[in-house]
Amino acid sequence: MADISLTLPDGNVRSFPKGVTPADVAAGIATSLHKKAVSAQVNGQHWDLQWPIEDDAEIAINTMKDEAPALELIRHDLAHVMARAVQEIWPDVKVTIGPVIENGWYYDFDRDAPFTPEDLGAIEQKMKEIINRRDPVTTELWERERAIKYYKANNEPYKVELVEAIPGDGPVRMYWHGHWQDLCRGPHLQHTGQLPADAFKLMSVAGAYWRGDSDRQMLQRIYGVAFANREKLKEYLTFLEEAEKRDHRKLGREMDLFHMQEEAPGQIFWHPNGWTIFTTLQDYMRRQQQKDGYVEVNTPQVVDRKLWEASGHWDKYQDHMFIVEVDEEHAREKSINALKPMNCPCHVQIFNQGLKSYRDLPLRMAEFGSCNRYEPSGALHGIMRVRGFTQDDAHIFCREDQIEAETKKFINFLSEVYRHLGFEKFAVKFSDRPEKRAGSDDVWDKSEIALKSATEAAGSSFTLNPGEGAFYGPKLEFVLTDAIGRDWQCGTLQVDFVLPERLDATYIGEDGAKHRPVMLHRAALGSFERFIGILIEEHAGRMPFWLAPRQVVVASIVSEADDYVHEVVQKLRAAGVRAEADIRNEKINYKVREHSVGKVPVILACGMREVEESTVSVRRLGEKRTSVEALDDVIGALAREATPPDLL
RNA sequence: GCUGCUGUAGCUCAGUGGUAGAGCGCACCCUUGGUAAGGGUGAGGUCGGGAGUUCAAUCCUCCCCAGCAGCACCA
Repeated sequence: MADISLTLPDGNVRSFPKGVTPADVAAGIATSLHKKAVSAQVNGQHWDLQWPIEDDAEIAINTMKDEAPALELIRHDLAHVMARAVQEIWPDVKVTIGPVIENGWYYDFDRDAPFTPEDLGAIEQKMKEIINRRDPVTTELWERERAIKYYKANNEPYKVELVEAIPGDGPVRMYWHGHWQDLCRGPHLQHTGQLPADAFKLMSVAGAYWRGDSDRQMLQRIYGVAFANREKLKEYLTFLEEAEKRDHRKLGREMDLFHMQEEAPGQIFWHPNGWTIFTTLQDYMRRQQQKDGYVEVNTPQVVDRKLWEASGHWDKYQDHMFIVEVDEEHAREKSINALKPMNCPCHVQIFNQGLKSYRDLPLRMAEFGSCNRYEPSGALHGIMRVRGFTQDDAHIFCREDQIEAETKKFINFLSEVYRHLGFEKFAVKFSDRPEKRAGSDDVWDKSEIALKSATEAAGSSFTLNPGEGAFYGPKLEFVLTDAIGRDWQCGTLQVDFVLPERLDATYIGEDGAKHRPVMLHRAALGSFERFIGILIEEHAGRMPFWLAPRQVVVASIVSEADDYVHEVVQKLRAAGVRAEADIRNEKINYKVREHSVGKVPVILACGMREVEESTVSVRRLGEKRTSVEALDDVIGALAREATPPDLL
């Protein structure tokens, strides 16, 4: 048999028989390495120690010290071990899939009775037992007919379906952890004893649809987290605890920003503090847009269904619209309207008034559009996903050859806004044509290429989000994460050749003929509600000074200082600082604590010393240190700090 | 919408088949205190809503509503 040459990480080239496994290679280097080995990189590909190597390659043996592959293996093997534990305890449970995810894994099971928290404890115990058995992991390639027959015999219908769904007709890979079998791409560890029995934890169980399809069987998904060692796991659990304190729903209550109640699910009662953030942010956005050449408009809340039918939204989204029926006595028929779920069709109506010239393009039409959508109950989440919200929406009507420049302009616009608000980094995703869509494939080709190349030209890197575009066009999504790492789409830019057609938008070109404009849908924040939720969690309630609802509390230490406190508050307000007096009959300790909990950035304390010297004692949120400074200096400094970043 | 869990005072939570309790907050009184909780007194709840079982339901059963986690959805 011919030999192959394997290049080791140190550059040495060694010759091995064709079909050698990394396990053999490791054993050839050192027994200790073989023992410690968990997997290999073969030409950069993550490779099971048991898989044969058929050609010349570069090879490196992974041990637990190689963090990325090690974590991948730990989590993946734990998924198998968990499924095995479940079937050892409840042999009737059917297994499905169990992939690795961020921080851990999940596995979906079909079982009639729900898993209880006690069950999770039992499963965890069983997993530890299995790990201690140090069962070998073995693998074989099987012809798919054999695999299907095997799974049918074992009454595992989901596995049968999975095998049948694997493209091609080549063999499928089978794995065994001891006697327990699973269909799996691999790679896996050498034996279960390589798993850290003290560095994983089963977190929760929840429903999940088989194959992600809401028309199919609901399975039970058990989530687990796992790390390289116990300390890392502990760190992660501590992080989760800390993140819980940053939850915008909790902080919204503690900072008295807003509340929600049963009578208006998915809608927000903004309190004075929260509304201050909202309007401050809105004022800021208005200035930014004005600077970037937008015009601002406002459009109706209740609009006849005819318009939504024309735009195509009625067809696709009527179940998610708030319907308003008006039954007038003298009307020939009942009029059916919908609360505006989005602004685009209304903006086209404004565009369509009068004749537009090519000289009017690009026309950037903005609206702080109040929208209502009847979102499914399970989708609601604090103020991040609501039924009543306000978009910082705009539609740019332009020619095809202006798409690139407008895309660049918007990406720059959004980047500056995000930077001002404390987000230096954000993820960009490119979503292309969905299965259900309007418009011909030609138009989609054109839109996708236009948006993609414009984004690349703007120097933005993005990840692909296949099939996730809007029904009328591809979209760019700007994604931020909340305290516990959940992703939220905030900004967006969408290219649309479809709506202008459906709603018959035209402009007169240089040639004197009518042309279709392209419509770019865009939002930087997305919705004020969601963005404020993200802002709260990002800053853990400690908003940038210019956005803080109560920027300064002036607190008296003794009541003889009350008049002075009022004077200081008045001067701060005159200088444009949001200040409040606290002259309650309470100790300064008490006041400091209360306003610290309320995340007020600056507390100015005044006793008789300050009154006599025209000073204030300045205390910053989170600092123990205080400093006594001249009142006029403090007012000047705070006034500067209160200035929004675009006005500095 | 689906699966599971939860719903008791403004908040955090205890509790019981015989019409409810704590701490914080709130009100009033005392206290004028120098940077994260001074003391006292008091008010405050149809135990998410409806129906059923029972002599009796906040507690058991069913339906509904809302919230939480995940899934699906997100124009």
